[in-house]
Amino acid sequence: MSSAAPHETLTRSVEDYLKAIYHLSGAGTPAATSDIAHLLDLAPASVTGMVKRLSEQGLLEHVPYKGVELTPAGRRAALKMVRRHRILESYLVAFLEYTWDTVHEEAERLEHAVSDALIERMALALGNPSVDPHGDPIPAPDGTMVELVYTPLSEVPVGESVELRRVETGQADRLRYFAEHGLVPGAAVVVTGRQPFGGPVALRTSAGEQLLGAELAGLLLCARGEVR
Amino acid sequence: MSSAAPHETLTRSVEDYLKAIYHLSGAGTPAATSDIAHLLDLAPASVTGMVKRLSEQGLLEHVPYKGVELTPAGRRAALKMVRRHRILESYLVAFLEYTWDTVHEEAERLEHAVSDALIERMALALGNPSVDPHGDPIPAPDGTMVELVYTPLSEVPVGESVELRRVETGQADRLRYFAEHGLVPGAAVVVTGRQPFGGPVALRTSAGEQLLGAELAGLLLCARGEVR
DNA sequence: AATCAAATTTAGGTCACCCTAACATTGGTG
DNA sequence: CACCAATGTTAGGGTGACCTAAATTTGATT
Repeated sequence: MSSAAPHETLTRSVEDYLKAIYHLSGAGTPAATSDIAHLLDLAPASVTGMVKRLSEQGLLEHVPYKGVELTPAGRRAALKMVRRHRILESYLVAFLEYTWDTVHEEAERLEHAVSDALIERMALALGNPSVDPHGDPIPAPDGTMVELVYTPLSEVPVGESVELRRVETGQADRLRYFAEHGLVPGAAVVVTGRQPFGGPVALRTSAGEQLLGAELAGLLLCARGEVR
Repeated sequence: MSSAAPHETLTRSVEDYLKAIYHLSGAGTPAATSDIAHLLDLAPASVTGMVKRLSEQGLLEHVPYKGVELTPAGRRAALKMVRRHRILESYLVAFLEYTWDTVHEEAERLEHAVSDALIERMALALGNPSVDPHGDPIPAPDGTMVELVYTPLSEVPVGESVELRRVETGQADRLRYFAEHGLVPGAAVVVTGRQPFGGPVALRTSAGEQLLGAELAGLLLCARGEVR
């Protein structure tokens, strides 16, 4: 048999765990108990317990003391939540006056309550977008997702022109700062200088010249080469 | 002191109980345990337990073996849920291709997840409507609600012209039937005949002539006199 | 006025999910 | 290579919300 029972509806908590593990475990790197606990604001012991139950349900693979990874079933469920979240964010920004720094919280709650049908109607109203307002890719209904490889602005060579494609943070204060300085997906950016050893990056956008700390620059993912 | 702690967030269950009790207890008539249980699809014993806790919290007034009524705090919370539900239904119908027979379920889940801010944005996008697609009045953000008194179509005298204002059922099959026969809020209806002893009502709308059983006719609330 | 069925409440149990405190494992360091 | 801090797990509780089964109360009816 393939895995657990096919269509038990998942609880809110389980959905959150799966999403967290999805975000924390990249390619072969399992998610750590403490990282999951930190992300979900829970005690590590609680995570261990839940992880055990979800392993038994076939949603994830747990090697004690090593970490957790999603099974195919778990990944499918997680991607569904990611799709919901990103469609919701897109919809709220496009139609209900949300800004990209305020939308996360609302989507975080709604993603557990919406039906598949509603998500698809929102997606349709948006023209089936492939990325959300932060530039994060939106999984298709079937769970496939095209994730392009971008270069952090902190690593773009001086003198190069790039297009900002994705902003990799959920922190509202940073997002607000970026938006105020014209650093949103689609923006054209020229790197005009950089200080060594993790120093600031100097850049020019249509909004003018500015300096950006290395940490922030690392959050801005850019398309190089011929802007396709 | 007035009542319980001011702003403990209510759980989904509690919100459902308050809404149920709101709908079941009209003017001085308390809601019965078994009716609440039936509406929420729970065992009566479970209702007794929850009702006890909510009484202690000051959200409702419970006279054992007699029934339950909302306190002002409870009514405020219930009306907030009613507003959410009806704004959501209105929004989904207006902007996301829902029909009035399919929208209830979706709103039922979303009403627990949306923020006040989102509801107000939806209300704004709708032009702050005072009734939902079924003609049910929408409470204002401050909890006030104007409930007009209408006449059931089953009691409109033969020969009279009325305007259909409100359809009082949540059952999808009936709603679909009504919609197919042009019986939606705003429709002009002429009562052309009626059989005695709970017999059917004959009526004419822009969609033509039709017969309607007394039960269904009782669900259609109409404005008589000069259509204001 | 005694009885009885329906409605309600109490008693005792389960499940999901969280917690703290105590114990176990792991993988560097001195 | 033995030790230790960090990390993870087990043990034991607690809460919210539900259940079934066994009282209890009510009020309508003989």
